[in-house]
Amino acid sequence: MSEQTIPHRFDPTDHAGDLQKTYADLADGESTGLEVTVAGRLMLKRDQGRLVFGTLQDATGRIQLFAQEKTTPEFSDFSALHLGDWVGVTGEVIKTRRGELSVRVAQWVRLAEARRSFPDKWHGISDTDTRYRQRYVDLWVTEEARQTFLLRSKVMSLTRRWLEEKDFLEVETPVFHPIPGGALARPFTTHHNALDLDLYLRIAPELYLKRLVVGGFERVFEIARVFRNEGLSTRHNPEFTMLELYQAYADYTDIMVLVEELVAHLAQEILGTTSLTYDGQDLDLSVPWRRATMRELLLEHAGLDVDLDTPREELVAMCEQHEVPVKDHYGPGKLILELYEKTTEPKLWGPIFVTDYPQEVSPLSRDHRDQPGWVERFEGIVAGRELCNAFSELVDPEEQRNRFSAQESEKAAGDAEAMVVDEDYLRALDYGLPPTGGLGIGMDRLVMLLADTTAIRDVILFPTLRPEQGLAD
RNA sequence: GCGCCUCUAGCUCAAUUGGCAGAGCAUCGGACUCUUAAUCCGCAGGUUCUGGGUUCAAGUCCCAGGGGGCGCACCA
Repeated sequence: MSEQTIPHRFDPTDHAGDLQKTYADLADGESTGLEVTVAGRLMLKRDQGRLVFGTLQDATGRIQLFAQEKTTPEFSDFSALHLGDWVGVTGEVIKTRRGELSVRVAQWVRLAEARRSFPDKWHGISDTDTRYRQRYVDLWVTEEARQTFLLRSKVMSLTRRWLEEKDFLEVETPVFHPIPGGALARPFTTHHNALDLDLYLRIAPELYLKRLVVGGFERVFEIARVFRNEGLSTRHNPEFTMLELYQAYADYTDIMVLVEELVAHLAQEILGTTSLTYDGQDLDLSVPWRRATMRELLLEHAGLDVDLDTPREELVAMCEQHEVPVKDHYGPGKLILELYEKTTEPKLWGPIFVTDYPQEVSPLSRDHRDQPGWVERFEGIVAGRELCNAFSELVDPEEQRNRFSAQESEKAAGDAEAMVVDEDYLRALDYGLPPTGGLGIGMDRLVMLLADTTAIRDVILFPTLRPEQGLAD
């Protein structure tokens, strides 16, 4: 084809999806008399000699291009376009005799050349590696991928709006942390040259957000990219997105209501219902969700009647019976949590709030108001997956210091994920944190739930992969 | 990190027991004025992931390495 200059800008007047909606009822063979300009990628081409049909796809959908030799300038160049080329087209909106809404090409310009040939126009890409590495191609040829990411965008947008309507303030806190905190996880490390300072990528924004409540922002939230130096799986990516929010004067029961209402709202807005299926199983998200304590569920699903004063030998025996590995420094709380995770959690489908965790395994949660040794904490299990973690926040600086100290002991005992003392956070608590409810939701998993996909990589545009070998040559 | 599976043309896939590496789409050349994955004719396209080994002969069998997937473990 002849040399064509690619313009520096272009002005489409319409999108394919809108035109399809507007002219759905146009009769076969009719013309609208309306001239439009559309732009997008040429996905299909049907060359008839003196007549060429193309299928143009833009951000909203597809529309046919109808080019005739006698009315389309540089017709032979048009018919020589490659699949995958970007074009801008001006012409009248018509419906062909065979009933396909089309733009009759009166002017056109190539907006980009596809120098690499597009994947098979029927089969697309089936190799997941290629789909994740070359998402820019995947989004064109895999409609479900497109839909999933549009859904993700809606989830984020609706969540923001919903929280803002409830007077939550969106904030941004540091990604670089001098002390990793707010969760039990192994951090990534990095280094700032000018300060000659080792820094950690955040594993959670929690401690900074609670500082803001101390600072008087009564309701704050952050949609935070967090980083954990752990394994990859269908449910784990080293960087993922967590919604954390803190609400002054609230406790964990308020947060349960907030979670179930938010998730039900998102399902209703996006899917039009709170009754959905996930991975082939029914899931009813309508409120209220069941609440049950960890102890109740251990009894219900595993027949284990345990408490913090159960003799250690008995707890250890139960662990051995259920093939739970036991370490010497595990206290009763840790043993009970391990038993729960091994025997009970896998049986939960939900939605359900599992409430009241052992204090021993919850260094940032407030003591239960009438269950000594337990804390006011819950996890939401939805579709068999842990969706969120929340608690009445620990507000007492003395008690918080004790919890940090216990974590230091864990660290000394070899737990790489244990927390370290954050003196500035303790100083903030010294200034007074009011009663506060806090929440963390894994947004990637929430999107997976609503998109009915079982792989986290299907909801992350560019998931973490090994760098490709031999690409630069 | 461990176990199982997988890797063939740009894409989707074949190749019998170990016996000449093939097709469709895309690309390239040609025909065609209402197609819908258009159709038809023709050309070209390969380090069968890499490196070893067994064999007269390896895409196929064996060993090592690499990429990917799934499961386990850690975790959200």
